Amino acid sequence: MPISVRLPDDSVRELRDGATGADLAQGIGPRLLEASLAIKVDGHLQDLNAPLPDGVKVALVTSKDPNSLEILRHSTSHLLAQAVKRLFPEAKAGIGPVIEDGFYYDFQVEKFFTPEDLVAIEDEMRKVSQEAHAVVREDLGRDEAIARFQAMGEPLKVELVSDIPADEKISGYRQGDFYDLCRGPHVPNTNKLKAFKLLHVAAAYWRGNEKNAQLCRIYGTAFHTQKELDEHLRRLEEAKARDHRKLGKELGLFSFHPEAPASPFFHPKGTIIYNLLVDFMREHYRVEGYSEVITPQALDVSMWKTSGHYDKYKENMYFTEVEEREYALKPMNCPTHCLIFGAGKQSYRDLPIRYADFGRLHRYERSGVTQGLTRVRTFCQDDGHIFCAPEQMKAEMASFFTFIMKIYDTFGFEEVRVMLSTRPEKRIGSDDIWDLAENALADGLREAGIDFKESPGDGAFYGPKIEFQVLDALKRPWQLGTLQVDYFLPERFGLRYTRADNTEGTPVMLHRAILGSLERFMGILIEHCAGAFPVWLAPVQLTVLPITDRVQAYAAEIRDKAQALGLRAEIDLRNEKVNAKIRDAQMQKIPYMLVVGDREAAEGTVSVRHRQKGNLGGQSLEAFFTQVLEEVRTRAHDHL
RNA sequence: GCCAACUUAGCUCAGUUGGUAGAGCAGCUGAUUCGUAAUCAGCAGGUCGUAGGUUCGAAUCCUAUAGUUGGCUCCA
Repeated sequence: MPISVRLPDDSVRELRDGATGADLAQGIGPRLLEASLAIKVDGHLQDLNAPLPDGVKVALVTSKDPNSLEILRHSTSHLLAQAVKRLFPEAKAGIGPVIEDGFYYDFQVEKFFTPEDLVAIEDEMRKVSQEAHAVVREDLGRDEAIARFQAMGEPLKVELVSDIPADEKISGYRQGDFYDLCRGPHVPNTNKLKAFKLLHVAAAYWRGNEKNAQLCRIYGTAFHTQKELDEHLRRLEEAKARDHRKLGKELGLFSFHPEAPASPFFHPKGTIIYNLLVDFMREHYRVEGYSEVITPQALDVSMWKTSGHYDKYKENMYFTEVEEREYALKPMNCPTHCLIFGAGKQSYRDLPIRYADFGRLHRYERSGVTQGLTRVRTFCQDDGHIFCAPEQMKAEMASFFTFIMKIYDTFGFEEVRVMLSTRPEKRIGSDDIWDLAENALADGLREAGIDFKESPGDGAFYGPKIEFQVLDALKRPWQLGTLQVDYFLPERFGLRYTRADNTEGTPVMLHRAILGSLERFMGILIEHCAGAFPVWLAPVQLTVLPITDRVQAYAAEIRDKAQALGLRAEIDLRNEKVNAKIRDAQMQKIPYMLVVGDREAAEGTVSVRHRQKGNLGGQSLEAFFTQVLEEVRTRAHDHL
């Protein structure tokens, strides 16, 4: 009995019974067969060599299909495992999934792989690829699979298979001397795998559990063509060049010292940016109806017991003792804001009350988790807490959404992803209140027409949270802002307000931040703009470059005028050629360089050079200043 | 916290099997006065992360410790 399948163009093809995707591709043309990696059957990916059922819709998957890269990478991870088993037969294979931008494979080994091992493994992978092994699916019963992996000396695989219900079929793949547990699908032959690279080794806990043994993980990536691979490696280099730790040092923004691990020291230039960010937020707070407050750094532990931090957050806090009283440095501002709210009698007429706080926070982070400015032990949030009546919550959420988007837009973060993180295991309060809080956030998002994904179990101990992620110039996601609903803290601190009918109510507390932490935000911003800050944030906005000593006085006059206008201006009086001065200014990413020589001095003009646009030619001082001041006023950002 | 790697001049990095440190840039001094990404010359600069140990002798080998990096686990 022949079978028939329907192609994407709705044409129908007759095939012999038992025909595979490969047969189909061959029938259409040998070039298509060559280009095909898998096949979609009624929308589901399948191996090219699997028999096709009758009457299905099929689509051959070539490198043009977005799913094909995943298949390619998955197959490459098997190729990696095969090569490792050849060179290191004693290595026990763990798992080898596809991840964003590549894949990894975990191995249990006596001695961790070295970079030299990686080179050898990669060479072996190339060999296996050239040997052109067919990749063949071999399904087994569960017990059969356990027996096989036991015989192969793969205890980790045995463990994985043992967790699968006894009656389930186990799918696996064979390529030459290598067999692996896998759902598939895979490319039909190892010779399809040509453009790959192993990137680095790292440790990873078996099954992601800290209590388990650590395996040696090899990270790699693969692409359809060498050209795409090279392009990807180039992007990695580009990301490295933008690393905020590197740029922070080169641009003189901040430094780190062993005296205070994971705690940034902001130098004058970094402090300028830091303060400008705070000013920027303050300016919006005035419009949005926030009142700034200042609260203490060290507070009695009794307060942290009331707030629940002592129970649920203790391992992240710093403690100190004075006069036999125990204090903790604040890891968050919220309890202090509750104390301020509770200090007076509040009426419904006063609500919502919005407190903003740029207080310094300290959180003890385990030594291995800190990273540059993005994960530090002391930082400052653009923190705010809104106390409102339950019926005001929706409106507060809606106006916060507009607020946050406006801020992100200023920095050129055009794409924003939103996550809803729900109740974690470690939490305070009853489940019905959590239901209430989670629903409030989800409804708020839906009403605002904001798409979001759920992230179960990732909420704060006192409430669920909405997290706002932005994509930077290299399309990397970063978490910045947050909005959290909290019914518990107001309750625990006994906060009340008087309603219009003279009864008492408990306010709802919204925790919110937009930049997240100033430290992390600065780190992300540095990487986003590659250190070339928008003019309003640039620590030095312009530098005057006199060509000869004869025009030093004129150059100084320009610098003084710029400073009088409130611009951050410098002058380069070094005995250097103008080329050298330009080079240094470029490396410092100073937005504007004003080259002045005898000609400019005579005409009373400046020759303007922009760090990205290059030489803009002569301009009158007035025209130049007007334009730069406008750029600063509007907080313009470069479209990169 | 765990695993691995790294730590040499202000910065970026050399330093071969252990034989008492080297370059470029930056800095200082001098010469040069120059039109859009590095002018030339000279000088100065380091108890090789820290503390122990092995050795006739340690930047190099061993141990401990601190910090950083890549991951894991956690997280703004």
